[in-house]
Amino acid sequence: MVKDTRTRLVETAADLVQDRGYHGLAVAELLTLSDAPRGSLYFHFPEGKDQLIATVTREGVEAVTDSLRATLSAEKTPGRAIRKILEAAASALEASDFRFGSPTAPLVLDGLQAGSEIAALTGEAYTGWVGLFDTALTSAGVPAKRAQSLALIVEASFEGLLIICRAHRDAGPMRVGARELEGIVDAAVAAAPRGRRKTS
Amino acid sequence: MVKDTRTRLVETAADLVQDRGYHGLAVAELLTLSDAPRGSLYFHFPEGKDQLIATVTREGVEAVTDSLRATLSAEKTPGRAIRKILEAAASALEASDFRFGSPTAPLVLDGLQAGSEIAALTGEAYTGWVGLFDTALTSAGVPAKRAQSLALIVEASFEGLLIICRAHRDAGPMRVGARELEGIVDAAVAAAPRGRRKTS
DNA sequence: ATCCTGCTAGACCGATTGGTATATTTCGAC
DNA sequence: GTCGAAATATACCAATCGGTCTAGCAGGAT
Repeated sequence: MVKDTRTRLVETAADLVQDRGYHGLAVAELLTLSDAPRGSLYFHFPEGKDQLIATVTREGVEAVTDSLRATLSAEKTPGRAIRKILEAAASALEASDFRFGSPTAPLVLDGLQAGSEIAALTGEAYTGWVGLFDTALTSAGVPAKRAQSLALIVEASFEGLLIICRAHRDAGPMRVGARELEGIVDAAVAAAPRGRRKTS
Repeated sequence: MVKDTRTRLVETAADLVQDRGYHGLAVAELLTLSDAPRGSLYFHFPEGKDQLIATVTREGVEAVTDSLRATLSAEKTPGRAIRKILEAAASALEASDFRFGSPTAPLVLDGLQAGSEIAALTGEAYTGWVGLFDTALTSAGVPAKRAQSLALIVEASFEGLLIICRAHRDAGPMRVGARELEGIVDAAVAAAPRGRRKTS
């Protein structure tokens, strides 16, 4: 059972973007890796590379969002959820020979035109992800202002740890960071005024 | 007074790498922006683009290291130093129209060959930077293990915040993160066993 | 003056870039 | 079976990629 051409294009493009970013994705190589003819790319994505990458980014961001949301609501405390999320990322890094990474970060660092669709998508992605952590922290009783800035640090650390682990080809830092963030978040929750915790 | 060609090449290349990474730096554009003839590039950097970028990265990493070290030793507490560092980055982001960034992160996310010189440089850079924060925290009395993981989170947050701010074209998150990290670090220092603080 | 060295200048190269054009195949509706 | 749309397959394109090559300039040493 072979997936259809469009799907193959999107999935290979997602891998390539994570690994190399916008400028590093060569259309010819994409076609080879996804075993798709040139004609099919421009049939499914008439506007070419940019449209393909925008689609890939949209889907990638959504997948991350779903995954974060699932783990945040499945775990008892935000600290534990965050640790689980980072530990899962550590495993994904190892399983992918350190090609796994954020769907957005490589694009942000590729100097795309500020107004472009892809650039807009990356901005929205971070707003959404920080928002998820924020909500989880607030629900656990952390005061609004602290929840906001702590959520930002969690997301930023996650993104930064992905880079550091890639640079070292070692998922160790991600696991260390997972524990540290869990501790920080647990402390913030513990310091929260009693009786303010909302049920999820 | 015009700087010499080699200097112009390195400085323009540094800007371009920060903004667009390895694949996004086009030699022809670099030559135009630095107003240098093609021959000069290959005279000063016989191995071409890779050698140029390796040089640029080495110098960029060193500059960051010096800057971090200076601020860490100039400020009274590590928390305050970290806040200052991030606030300076926030200003740099705004002053550069959000082209300012890490000299290494774009390269890590450009899928370079694992054994290449450039890849090695990025790994060493993170080891060095995390080490600086680690030393500062340890000197302030934070126990070794905690100092290590906290230093890692500080560096990762910094790198992540640079990305988030670029994505939003807004240095706000960097300033918010600066305050949050200061709080986290101050708390860790305050919790340190008394009498263990070393003088810098 | 001449020679050498450090550097500049730019023509030129094959390979690859993203994209277009058109012919052909596939496949469901009827 | 026949028709038409959906999709595939490739040949082709100008532009740009990073890199090579050689000719010449500038300026100090002798």
